[in-house]
Amino acid sequence: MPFADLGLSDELLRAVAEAGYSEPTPIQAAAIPPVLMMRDIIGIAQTGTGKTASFVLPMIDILAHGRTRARMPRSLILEPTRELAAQVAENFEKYGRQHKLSMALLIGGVSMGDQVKALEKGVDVLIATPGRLMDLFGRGNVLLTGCSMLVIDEADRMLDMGFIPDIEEICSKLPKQRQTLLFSATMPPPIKKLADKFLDNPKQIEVARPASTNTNITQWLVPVKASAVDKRERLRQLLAQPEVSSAVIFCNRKTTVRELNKSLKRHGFRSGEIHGDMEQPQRLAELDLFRRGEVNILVASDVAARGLDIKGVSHVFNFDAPWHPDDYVHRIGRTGRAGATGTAYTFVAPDDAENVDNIEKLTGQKIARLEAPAPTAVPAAADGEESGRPRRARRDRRPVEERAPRARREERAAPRRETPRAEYREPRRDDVRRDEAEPADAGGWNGPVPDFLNVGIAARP
DNA sequence: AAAAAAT
Repeated sequence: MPFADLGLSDELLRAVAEAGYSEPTPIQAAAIPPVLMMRDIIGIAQTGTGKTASFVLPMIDILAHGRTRARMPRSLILEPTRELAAQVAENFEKYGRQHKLSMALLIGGVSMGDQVKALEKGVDVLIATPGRLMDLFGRGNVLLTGCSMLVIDEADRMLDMGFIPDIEEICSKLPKQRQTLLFSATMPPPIKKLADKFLDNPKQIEVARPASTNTNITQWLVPVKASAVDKRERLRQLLAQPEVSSAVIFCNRKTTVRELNKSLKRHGFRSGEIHGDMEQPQRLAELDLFRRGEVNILVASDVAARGLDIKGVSHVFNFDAPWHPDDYVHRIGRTGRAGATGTAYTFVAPDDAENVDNIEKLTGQKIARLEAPAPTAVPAAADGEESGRPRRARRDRRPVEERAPRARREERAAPRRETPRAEYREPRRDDVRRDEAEPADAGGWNGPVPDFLNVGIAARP
């Protein structure tokens, strides 16, 4: 079905075409017509399915038709994180350019002055995180009585973050006569309850089973020792693969994010970082550097796990296995977006076995293990920690068939250490070499783990 | 256990 059949205005269709899209994604095709008919919607969709456009486009259409004087905001979009809110605002600008609609981005971490000014001038659309919106509301800077359209995006994340009471309070300040759209990747009972309470006869749209992972993402488990030195070494090896054009590396702790980014930079990688302890302008700046390809590696906490849409992320690394299996699905969803292929490596230290079990249970699939590289792939241990330790015999017992990444690593190991920068100098966002980069047995389950996980357990602090 | 979000 082409975009033209969804009932959007000609101006919007032009904007969509200019943005380079010709066919709607499944969620867009399913959601846009009923939204235009003013129905309430529950959208169950993973990120990366084109969800944002599925509400931004019809919202612009509705606002453009029912245009009154923009004294009071007429619609409100709630997002769990500041970056997501900013991203939706960008979408709104991209598609709404011809429509002279005004919007205000109400997020924390930046000065209130500009936001208040925009509100005083009058805007059509509010895009907000709950905290700042409540703050502005409490100060009397924003009136919600004209908001006849509400979008609650990433509802399950809002739940995780404890935003549900805020959402309820905000809902109570909106007019009862309104259209409400709720999007969520999963439907836990509290979200179902929220929907029952605030939505009217919603049409439920589901485009991907919750907790299902994208099939165009090749997933690997990478057994590692618990030591940070070991993990960083292994990470550098994997990053050196030529097909790694752009990568997001997730860590469980903000301190790990900082340390890892420092270490990567020391080793000549072009990396940046993002986590919740950074000042907001810096967070957005780092994200922007990554988007533009000025850095091709972004080390991140879970602030970046959900929803962030960055083109051409070829690889996701879980430097730490995530504690919650849901987060795994979201993290690896930063790659393989919009039909592209991607690769996700998850480091598994001995203590992570249970978390990995939970991930495999949730996704319903076993993830193949990428065995340790051959000794030749690890040129004389420069980092010290490993030197002098005898090579373990298990390395020789590996299956005979070669995996593509390892073969390349062997070829490139020596030059890489001399000129690590050379491989990371140019932004290669648009490289389309991933097809040839697929490991031969990608996706296959390698059989039972040969006790690998129990070898070399480091002492825990 | 961590991270996120208003200051």
